[in-house]
Amino acid sequence: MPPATIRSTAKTVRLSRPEQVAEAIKEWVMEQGLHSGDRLPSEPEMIERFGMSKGTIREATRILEAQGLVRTRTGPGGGTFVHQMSPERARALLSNYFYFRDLTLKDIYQIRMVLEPELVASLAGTLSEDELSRLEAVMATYAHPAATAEEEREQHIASLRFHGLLAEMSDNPLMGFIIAFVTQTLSDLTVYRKLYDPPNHELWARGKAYQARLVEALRAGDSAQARDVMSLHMATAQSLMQAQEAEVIRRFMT
Amino acid sequence: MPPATIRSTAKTVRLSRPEQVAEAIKEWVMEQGLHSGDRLPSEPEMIERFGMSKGTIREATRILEAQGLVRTRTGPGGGTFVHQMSPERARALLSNYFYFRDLTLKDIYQIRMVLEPELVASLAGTLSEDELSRLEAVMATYAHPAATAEEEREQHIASLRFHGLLAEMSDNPLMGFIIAFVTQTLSDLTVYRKLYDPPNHELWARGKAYQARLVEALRAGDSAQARDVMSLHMATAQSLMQAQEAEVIRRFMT
DNA sequence: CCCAATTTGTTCGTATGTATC
DNA sequence: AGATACATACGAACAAATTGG
Repeated sequence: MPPATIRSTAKTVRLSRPEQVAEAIKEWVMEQGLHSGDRLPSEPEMIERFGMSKGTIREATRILEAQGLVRTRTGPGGGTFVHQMSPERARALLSNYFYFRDLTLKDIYQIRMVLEPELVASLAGTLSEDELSRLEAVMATYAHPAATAEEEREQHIASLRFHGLLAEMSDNPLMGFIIAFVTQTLSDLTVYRKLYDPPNHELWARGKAYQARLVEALRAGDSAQARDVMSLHMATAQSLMQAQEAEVIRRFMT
Repeated sequence: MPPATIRSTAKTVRLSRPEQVAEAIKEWVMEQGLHSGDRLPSEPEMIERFGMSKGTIREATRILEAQGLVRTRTGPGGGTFVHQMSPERARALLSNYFYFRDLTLKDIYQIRMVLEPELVASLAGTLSEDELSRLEAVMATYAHPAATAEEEREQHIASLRFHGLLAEMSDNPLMGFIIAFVTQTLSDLTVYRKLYDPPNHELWARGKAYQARLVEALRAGDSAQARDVMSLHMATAQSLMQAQEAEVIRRFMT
């Protein structure tokens, strides 16, 4: 029997047996058109079907589980089940990719600058009063200036949470995911590089004002206004964040 | 010993032991600041360090491998190594997320419409003659109208490959990844739904013309022109693709 | 070309944990 | 509470791949 291979972009890669089995199971699931919650064959059945040992089957299951495709439960009625990946898990898997590629504020804001105005333009007039008040509830958490550095950090994260919330409200799953991911990445970067540290009163005040005007435009269903306000919000946030970054670097150097 | 838990957004999740071990290894790698290519402890060392059986350690390794974080090699000098995930792998992992969330042409083009013009605007004047001719080489593969449905499909994919190539040339890794992913998703969708089937001469002719003008603008370093051409390209592509979609649905219904 | 050393890869038997009825 | 059905975990042995002599 020739070694199983898969044609990738350039060279042939030899797959280990658990990987082969995981691939085979994945294809089988797609062929069967199984949906989230559907049960896969039990371990003994898999062992028989693939002619592999328990250990190998288990490793294959771990692979699928790590990719967020299945979940396992013990006990009677338990087994391995097709699973719909959560957005959180998808974001976590993708951040692994960017772990070694260090993103800059410029990279992040180049995306935000064009995507977020588009998002709110399509959101205007479609949000329920409940959704709008959830946005306002987040804004309320940074209604007053922070007293401590700790609080400063929390407010910074909360103001990004505002954008993550907007992203979740999109009826475009692609748009929603991308913006939520970018927002989270920015949040992680801010915390990691302590970009909240020299408290930036201007960033706080202007951001708050823009967000208030934005919610107003969303409630009024004024799409053009929402887009414009978000554009201004992003532009000022970018320049203030980059100034902040320069300040942190300056303080680090001296 | 209490079961190990992790606080997530809502409820506590019980982690299996291999998952715990995988998490522990991941954290250890980050703490040590290991880079791509660095070697992790061998299986026997892991067994001792975590006090777990070989099978459990191996399952943990499979989890990290499935997430694209490590690779393993057999033989002397072999072992488990920190690995920098390839863009292809990252895209594959992310497509799993969108497998159950069916994206529409509208969703995809809403993103392309704003991101791709921004991409080419920042690319104008930065590309080498070599890169420009690689773009032209792709364009050459669909210089003549397709004769068969097979060829039609190949040309459709190649014209999306043109955009994937542009994405790879971005010096913004986030922008590059997102556009490459969206492009590939559109390519998969086109093939899966056979959107190339009733040959669309207008889509082919106009797309080709726009791409030629685009390369010209990129070579001239005319950023504004590149942005405008891409905007027009995206707008016409969207409307023609959606007409195509309607046609395919119509033919399917009758 | 083969052989030996090293390291991961695979198997099988057994025992344990866990959830359902 | 006890039986059942399922995944989970362990340990020892063996197999395969890779490197260097």
